[in-house]
Amino acid sequence: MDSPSKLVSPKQVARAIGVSESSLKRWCDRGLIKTVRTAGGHRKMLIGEVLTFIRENNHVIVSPEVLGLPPASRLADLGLARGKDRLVEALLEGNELLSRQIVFDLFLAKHPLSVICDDVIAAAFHTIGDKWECKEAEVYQERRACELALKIIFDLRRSQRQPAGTLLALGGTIEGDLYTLPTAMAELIFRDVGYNASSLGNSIPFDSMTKAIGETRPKIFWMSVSHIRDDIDFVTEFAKLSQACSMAGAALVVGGRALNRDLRQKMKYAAHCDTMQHLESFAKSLLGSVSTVESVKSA
Amino acid sequence: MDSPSKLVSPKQVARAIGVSESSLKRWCDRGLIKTVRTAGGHRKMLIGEVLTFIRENNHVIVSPEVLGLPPASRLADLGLARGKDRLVEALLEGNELLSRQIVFDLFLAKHPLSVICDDVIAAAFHTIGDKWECKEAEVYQERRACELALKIIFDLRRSQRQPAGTLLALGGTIEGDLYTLPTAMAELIFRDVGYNASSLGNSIPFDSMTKAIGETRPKIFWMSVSHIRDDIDFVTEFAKLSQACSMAGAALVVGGRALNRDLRQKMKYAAHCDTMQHLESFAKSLLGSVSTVESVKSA
DNA sequence: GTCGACTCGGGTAATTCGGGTC
DNA sequence: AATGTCCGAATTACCCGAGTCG
Repeated sequence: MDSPSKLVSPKQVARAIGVSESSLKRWCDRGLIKTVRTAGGHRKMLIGEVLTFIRENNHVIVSPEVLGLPPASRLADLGLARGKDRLVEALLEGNELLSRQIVFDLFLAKHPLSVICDDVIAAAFHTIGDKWECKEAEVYQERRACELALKIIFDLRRSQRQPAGTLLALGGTIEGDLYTLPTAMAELIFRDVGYNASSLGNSIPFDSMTKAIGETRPKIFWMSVSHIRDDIDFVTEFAKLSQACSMAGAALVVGGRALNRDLRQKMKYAAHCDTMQHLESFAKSLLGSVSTVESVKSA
Repeated sequence: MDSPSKLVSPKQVARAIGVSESSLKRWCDRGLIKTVRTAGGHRKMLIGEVLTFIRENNHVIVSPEVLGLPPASRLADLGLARGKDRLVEALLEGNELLSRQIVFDLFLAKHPLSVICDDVIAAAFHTIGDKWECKEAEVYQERRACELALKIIFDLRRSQRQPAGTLLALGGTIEGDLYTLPTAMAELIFRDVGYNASSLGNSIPFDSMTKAIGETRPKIFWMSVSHIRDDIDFVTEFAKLSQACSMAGAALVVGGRALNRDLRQKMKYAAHCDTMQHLESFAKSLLGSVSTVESVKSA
């Protein structure tokens, strides 16, 4: 019923953003929203395309439910800092609907995904972590918050346009590292930039990462490191992975709070990113250089 | 197996491109798709013709795998078994779109979610586990498959109606247990039955579970146990949790492959479920007894 | 021959088209 | 220039009894 690549009709979209049907049809005809036609000439739109349009044109979603989206609060953009505070509260009390609303409101207010990831979601979890240390939050609250955040990130992912490019990005966390959010966010960011990104998930042994790189030949391989079992093992294993990446022509990008300066000095990689905004910049820069190569090729 | 001269039915094609069956029949009758007729007058189309039509009309293939299915997936269990095999293949190669569509197709074919969870998703992971033991599958393939499955389960969850009831169900896995799928599926099943279920996620310490039960007062608490660090500790901690549940009036339901007979004899709980179908039955039975109470109240 | 699932054909209600006008 | 409203014609979705398929 609600399959991810669902097609929506002009009426649905018009109702969702509160404009007349004919305006929407005109926008379609002007190419502002990518549309497909049925054999009988009826317009159909992909949800991801519609959301991109809505965001780019500062529209407000009045009736999100017709698009299968969470109900928006329809309030003005509260700002990132305030959004983060409200998100902390919503996550701690396990309020899924509210959490999703907060994030989606910011998303529709044209804040870049990378900024939302850094300044809202990641920031919220820093605060939750602090509260946990001060015994103001329970473990189950933090874990439940992770579950909720993951669901929201996947929802954001759903509302992106389908990756058309053939540029593959792959990544995950090493064995023993169970932090799901960073790699889920990384996947989101890469997709936003235009990569066909797919996360391998958590706790991938180094040698299996190498196999993955050899078998899928990505342009980028990301690695989120929030926890390291043994520093020495890590460095030697990492060196092998780094080698494999350069052999396969994959750019290796690393991040995560476990990578301190000492450790980084012993590692060889294409980029180190502290935030999703860094990651986005890096991904874009690489995209630029590749696409120029491509255009030269096709010329 | 996927020869271009294979014949498909109107229903299959309609589903594949996401339009109604009658629209498709009209297009056939207008000559937009070349069709042949059986002796009894039933329309049949060549896959090649269908693909040409789709391309010429800029249609989006919503469910491509339908065109790869045998013309007759008549028997329900045959469909499920075949679905599982196809899902294994799709998951192993990391094909997200195809995996999702296989599951959604079964869902749209009105198979109960519990059956899809047991006989398709869980079964697929058993097969993948076997392949991994035989060195036919890599670790990263298994991990990536988990990521994909989780996304699909969340997608199914999205297409459920919002839980209206106030009946709370809560659950998760114990510390050290990192299997995300069982608890995600449990949440899905409880929601399907009508509970307001929310998963706490993985690796929740026993005492935090107890806190969660005390603070949220669920009617049901589920616990998926796929991995146990220490049997003795587990039994003693579990006893405390069980006590807390009965104090709070929560039904404790357990499951997971780590719970062997010996262990279960030392545990006290409301129900032990091997499958999601068991879980569903249990949830329904409890719902029945509760709802009669509710209806008496409201009367 | 039975049986369940599927399909046919036709009818109806709802939606969408394109265009014209405000 | 852009939007909202109205219109007849065309298209689509949903429904159902009878017939077909395997």
